[in-house]
Amino acid sequence: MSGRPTILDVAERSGVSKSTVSSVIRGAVGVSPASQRRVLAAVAELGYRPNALARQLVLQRTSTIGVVVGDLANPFYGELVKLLERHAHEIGFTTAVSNTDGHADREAARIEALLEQRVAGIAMLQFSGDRAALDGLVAEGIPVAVVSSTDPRVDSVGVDERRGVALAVEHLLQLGHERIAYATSPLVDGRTNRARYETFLRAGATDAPLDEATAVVAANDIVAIELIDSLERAGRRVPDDVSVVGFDGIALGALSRIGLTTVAQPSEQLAAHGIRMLHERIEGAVDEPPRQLLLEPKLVVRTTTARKDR
Amino acid sequence: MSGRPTILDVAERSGVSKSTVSSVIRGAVGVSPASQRRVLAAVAELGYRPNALARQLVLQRTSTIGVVVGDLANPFYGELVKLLERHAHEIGFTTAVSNTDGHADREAARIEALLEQRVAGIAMLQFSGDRAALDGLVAEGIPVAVVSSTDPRVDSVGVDERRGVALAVEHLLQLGHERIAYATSPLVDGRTNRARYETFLRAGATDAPLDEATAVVAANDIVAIELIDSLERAGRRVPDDVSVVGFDGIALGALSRIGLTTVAQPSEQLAAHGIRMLHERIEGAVDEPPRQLLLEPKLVVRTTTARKDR
DNA sequence: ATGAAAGCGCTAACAC
DNA sequence: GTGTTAGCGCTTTCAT
Repeated sequence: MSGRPTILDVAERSGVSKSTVSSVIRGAVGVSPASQRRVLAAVAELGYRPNALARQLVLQRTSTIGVVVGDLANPFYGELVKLLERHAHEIGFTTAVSNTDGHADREAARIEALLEQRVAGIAMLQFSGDRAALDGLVAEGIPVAVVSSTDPRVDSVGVDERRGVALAVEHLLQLGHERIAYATSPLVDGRTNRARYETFLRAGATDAPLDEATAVVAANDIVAIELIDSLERAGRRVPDDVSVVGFDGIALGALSRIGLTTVAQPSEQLAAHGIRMLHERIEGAVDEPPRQLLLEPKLVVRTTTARKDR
Repeated sequence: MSGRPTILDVAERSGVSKSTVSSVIRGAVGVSPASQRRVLAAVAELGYRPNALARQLVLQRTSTIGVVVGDLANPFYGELVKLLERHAHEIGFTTAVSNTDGHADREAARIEALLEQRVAGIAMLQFSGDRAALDGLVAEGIPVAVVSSTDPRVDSVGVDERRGVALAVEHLLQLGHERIAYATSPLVDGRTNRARYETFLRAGATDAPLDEATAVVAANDIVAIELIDSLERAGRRVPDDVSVVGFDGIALGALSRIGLTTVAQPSEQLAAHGIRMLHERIEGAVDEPPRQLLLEPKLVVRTTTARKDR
């Protein structure tokens, strides 16, 4: 026995066959207490650790979930991934994380790698510009769950975008703002962006160029915070000269120095439902068409928004 | 052929043996252009995708790197993990991320799971209180690299803690501060914390209780930012009444509203060296005792520190 | 209750 | 240059 001990080493050591060892390790029934004891002893003595690779190869299914995220450095996604990992671990799954930086080619490469690893399913948090990648996954029947965004082709759990943007616009309208701008960045998921922008227009906002606006709705908190920074560096005060509302609800936004008014997403629930849905698909427990879960966003009013010309 | 096509299906389809197929897929030399062409055609037609599980089982080594992090929601680590994933992907490795929230039991459970998956190596970014886990890994000969911290038992790349803290304390001393406090949180790696605190004392700081201090050195930027927040909510102004310096250099600290004076770590280099060292161990390219790489931290002076009693 | 044997998809000698 | 074969470590019938 060179290298790590295998199930065969345990079998020899305990004087039973490897199938018996396999049974006790898997906790199968129908093993005499005597062999059970001896096997367990041998496992401990040898420091045996089951080889998940071999197990998954014969079982034809792995216990790893792929997580595809656009920008892990954005604390909203950092936290979301952290929560996803926690929930995945709870049901016995390992998490393979891929960061795409919003590039379609990287996204494709990462997904291909995950597929070669035969991940049991994939949680997509942000997409690159084109969503072609999803078609491939759907065509191959890979369980996929979109988390914190939505897509009709697969299970998804997100916040009601329209409701969220409407909340932001209404808030601004009530404060007397008329010229409102929409600010985004390349790192924001394409579809999410489009949905938010459309609703932005429908909600009654009169789309204004950034330099003429008295208020702006940002695609996410990071964009909002950076916008405030550049606005202020350019001499425009927030919220006195211009109001800003973000989207996501990152923890840092609550700092009194930032005081970001924002539309908050319930990350914990997003993660919990995302993993649950994915798990159900993986287990084949549900056979329905794609399920869309829309959670309620919440407007958190702080100090980056104020009445116009106060 | 039910389910995904295997190397055998490709072999049949192209009229060669599976070893030939294996050769062209691995890009081995000594395959006639003719078979090469036919195999490639079959691969495309069948939509064949190599099974990494099978490959890794026979090769006795995987191409996945485990990343153990304390708090992925902390943007410093979010970014670091993102960079590690990028570098790992560049050398053909997949990344399995585990978040421990600083709990020793979770850390142990995550590491155990990674080991069952037979990860090729592990990058540890933060430790729980006890560092017992590392001993196990070292004993088993698992390649490990500690990133953004240090540990004499394994390869590690971090910033010179003493130098960093000294930089912070000197800065404060020069500004006329005498009563300086050290602030930390449970999420900060134990050893890191200890090292920083010791140096803090040696650097000439007269350790003062938080409510008597005119300046404070925080264990990391998040602690610093939250501290500033609670200080200001309690009516103490920063930097007028109390100066604060952080550690890490997260992007958000540069916002003019925060303007955090901090000791910055070079994340990109940390990630690059971390993966490189780990890779070298995995490949068995280096057989030396643990290597300790100490990078230079950089004091970034912004607006949370000021002369005492100005 | 337990063991023997086949095989998951692949690589790597080793023959031809 | 190409095919045959023997495993990698495990699960799972199927006998006994």
